Amino acid sequence: MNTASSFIAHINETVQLTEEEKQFISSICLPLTVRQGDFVERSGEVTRYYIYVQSGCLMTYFTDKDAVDHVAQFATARWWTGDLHSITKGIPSIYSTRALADSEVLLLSKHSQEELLEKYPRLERYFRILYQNALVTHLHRIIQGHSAAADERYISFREKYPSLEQYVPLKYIASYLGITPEFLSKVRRRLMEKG
Amino acid sequence: MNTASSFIAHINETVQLTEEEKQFISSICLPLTVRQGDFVERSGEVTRYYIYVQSGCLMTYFTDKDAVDHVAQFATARWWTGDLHSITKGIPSIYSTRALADSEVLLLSKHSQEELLEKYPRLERYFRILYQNALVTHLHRIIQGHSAAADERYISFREKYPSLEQYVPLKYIASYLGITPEFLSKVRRRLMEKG
DNA sequence: ACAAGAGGTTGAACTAGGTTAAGAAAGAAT
DNA sequence: ATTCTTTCTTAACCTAGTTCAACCTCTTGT
Repeated sequence: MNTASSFIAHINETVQLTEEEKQFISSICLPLTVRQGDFVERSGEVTRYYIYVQSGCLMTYFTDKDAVDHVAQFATARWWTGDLHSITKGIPSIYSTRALADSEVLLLSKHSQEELLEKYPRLERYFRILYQNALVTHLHRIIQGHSAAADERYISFREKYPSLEQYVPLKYIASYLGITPEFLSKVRRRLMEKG
Repeated sequence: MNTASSFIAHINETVQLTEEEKQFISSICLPLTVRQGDFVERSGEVTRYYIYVQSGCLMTYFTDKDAVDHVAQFATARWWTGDLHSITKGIPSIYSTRALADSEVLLLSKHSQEELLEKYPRLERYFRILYQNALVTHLHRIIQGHSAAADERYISFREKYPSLEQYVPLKYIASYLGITPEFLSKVRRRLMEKG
C-alpha cells in the first residue's frame, strides 16, 4: 500500500497496468496533504502540476475583474482538477485551486506526465477517456445553463453530486450554478415550502 | 489526393502518421456530402458516428421541453462534432446536428474508431489532445457565461470565431451565447451606436 | 467570556434580459 | 416580378435574478 495506490486503482479501471507501470507511476507522483483553505494553484502563476484528488475536496475558480469568484469546478476523491490551458501552454493560469476540506492530493508535473506518456503510450487512453467524459459533463452544464432555470439547475446539481453537500458551502454552489448566494437562498426556501 | 486527406493532415499535426496508418484511416472514414439544412444526427436516435467536418459548417443543438433549440456548438473545417455521450454509451442522443451550409464531412463509426485505436494505440494521443483542448474551451465558455454580460460575450465570440459570421444566422449565435435573438439585436444596436 | 469572521437568510428596490407582437429586409421559389 | 418564408429589428411590457443592507447563527481565535 503506497501513497498513489488509489490513483493507480483508478487508472487500472480504464487501462490494465503492469507492475512496472505501477511502480513508475508511484515514483513520479508527488503526494501532498493540504489543509482546508490552502491554495494548490494560484491564478497569475503558470500551473506546474496536474492535480489528482485522493481524498477531501478542492475547488477551482476564476476571479473576475470585479474581484468576484466564479467556481469552475469542484473536485472530490478520484477527480482531477487544475488549469489545463496553463499547464499545457505554459501561460499564467486564470484559475485558482483551494482546498474546501483537509485533503490528500497527488501532483503530476507536466514533465512527468510527458515522460509517462512517452514511456507508456498506452496510458494516453486513460487521459483520452477521462477528458472525453469531462467534455460530456461540461457541455451538459453549458446547455443546462441556457435552458434551465436556477431552481432546476440546483435540483439536478444535488442529484448529480449529493456527496458534495457535506463539503461545499452554499455560496460556492450558487457560484457553480451561476447565481448569487442570496438568490440560491430564495430558491431553497421555495423548494422547502413546496415539499 | 483521397477523400480523407484533409483529415489525415489534421491528425498528422499531432501524431506523425506512417503510410500504413494513413491508408487504414482512409479506409475506415465514410465521406458524406450534405446540403444546407440536412440532418447528420438526430436527437432521440443513438449516435453512430463521430463527425469530422472537412468543409462547410454544422451546428449541434439541444431541443428543450418547450421545443426551444439551444446551440451546443458550431463546427467548421477541421472540427469534430456529435454527441459523445450517446456514441460512447450507446444511449439515445439529446443533440441534433444539422448543416448550416453545404458541407463535406467524414463519418467515423464507433466500431471503426475502436478498431483504429486498438490497431494503432499511438492515435489515442490525437484524441486525447483534441479533447483536452475542447475541455479548455468549454470551461472558458461556462465561466464567461457566469461572469460576463451578453454584450461582452458577443464581442469575444466575434473575435474568437470571425469566420463563423459568414455561415451562421444571428439567431443561432444568440442561442450559442445563451440569449434571445431579440436581445442580441438590442446588443448589436448598442454596439453600433457606440462605435 | 468575548470578539471577530464567515456563512446563511430576508426583504425592498432595481436591472439585464425575456416575451409578445408586429413590421422591415432579404432570400429563395414559382 | 411577385409571392412565400426566413431572418432581423423595434417597442412595450414583464420577470428571473441582482444589489444592497440588515440581521442571525455558527465557528474560530484570543
